[in-house]
Amino acid sequence: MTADKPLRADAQRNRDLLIAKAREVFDAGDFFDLRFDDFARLAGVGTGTLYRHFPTREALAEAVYHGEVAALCDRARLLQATLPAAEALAAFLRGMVDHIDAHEGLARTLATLMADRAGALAEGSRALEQAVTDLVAAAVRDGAVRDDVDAGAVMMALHGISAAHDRPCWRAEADDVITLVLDGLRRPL
Amino acid sequence: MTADKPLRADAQRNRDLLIAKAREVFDAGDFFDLRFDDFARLAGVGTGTLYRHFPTREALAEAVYHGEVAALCDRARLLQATLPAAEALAAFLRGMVDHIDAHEGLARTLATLMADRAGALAEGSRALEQAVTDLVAAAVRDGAVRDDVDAGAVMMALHGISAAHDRPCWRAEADDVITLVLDGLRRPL
DNA sequence: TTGACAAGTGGAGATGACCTCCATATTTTC
DNA sequence: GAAAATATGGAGGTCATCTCCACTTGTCAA
Repeated sequence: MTADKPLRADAQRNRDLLIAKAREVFDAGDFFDLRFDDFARLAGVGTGTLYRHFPTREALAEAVYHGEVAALCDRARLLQATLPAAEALAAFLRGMVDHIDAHEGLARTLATLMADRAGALAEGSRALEQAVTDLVAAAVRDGAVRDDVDAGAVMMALHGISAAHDRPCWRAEADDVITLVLDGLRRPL
Repeated sequence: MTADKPLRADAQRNRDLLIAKAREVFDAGDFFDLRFDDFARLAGVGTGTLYRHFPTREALAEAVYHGEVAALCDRARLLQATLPAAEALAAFLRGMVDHIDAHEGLARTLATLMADRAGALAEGSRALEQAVTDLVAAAVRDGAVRDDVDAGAVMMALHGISAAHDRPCWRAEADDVITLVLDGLRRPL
């Protein structure tokens, strides 16, 4: 699956360039105002090149998403290594909200693009899911968190938070969801 | 906003017909394999008629969603009238999961179609939000639920549940989310 | 270096979905 | 029952998407 044949130097350069430009345009929230062909021109490549690297808008989104996930996973590992399990989990979830808040356009664009191909999202976020699962499992081992609730439920809640980015009081409600989840996790059976 | 001028009899009939057919196709999950023009033919009307009633796929989704919301709100009122507040809230949320589970294709299609125009979703689900807010408020009055968490957070969690309908263990995780929310809502000591 | 082959590029143009438009048909009104 | 108002349907224009291939660029062995 990750058996990517080594790309030729210029191809790799173009690919990176496209992803970088995509992240930029996503974050600005301008992606849907743009013809896909025009995005190619904006990135300085021909349409053929764009389509060879990313056959669809969704494929491009997936690549960007991959980068996001990798960064978040690094953060999860760092927290897990430096804090008690329960605090690490809480810090991670709170930080996730901060992150989404700071990149509203990106979050919104990714959510929109992956809405129909949610399978792709699940695919891309497998690593993130693993990170969350690890954080929860560690907290369970510490006895800080109940063991009868699947970590997948936390993923779902996060999903809801990032998918609902247009609600008027998004930030406050997102924080409340995290509060509910954390308090709900703490409560013994 | 709801100041709809009375539609001519045949127009009303066609409109209802389109919504009914849409619900059917949504639920079967076949909507995205269909050209919008072909959907018109499938429903037995011309493309012009389809476009006059519903200028976009999203507009059609919104109409279907409206019906769903109305049914759910009725259920909320019924529960609220017949059960203690906390139980009504729990029953409503659990029932919501049942409902989504029973209409997977519909939920998925609606979620996809409204992903970009989430504003429209918020618009259409105002009534649903009000119902949830009422249920929560009643439970707060009973002292069964904390008062420092906004009902919007519950909406967000529900949003996550319906948006994540492709997860392998969806049903179990959805139930867990509800558990977390309900337990989280009970006053922390 | 150089030649030769592999790999990648870009953009013109085919394709096909979306939506508009209006001559015709149906309801409603008086 | 005739005129006015309202709604219909589908032919065809428009425009974003994606394919295709003649050409350029990179790689590698000698």
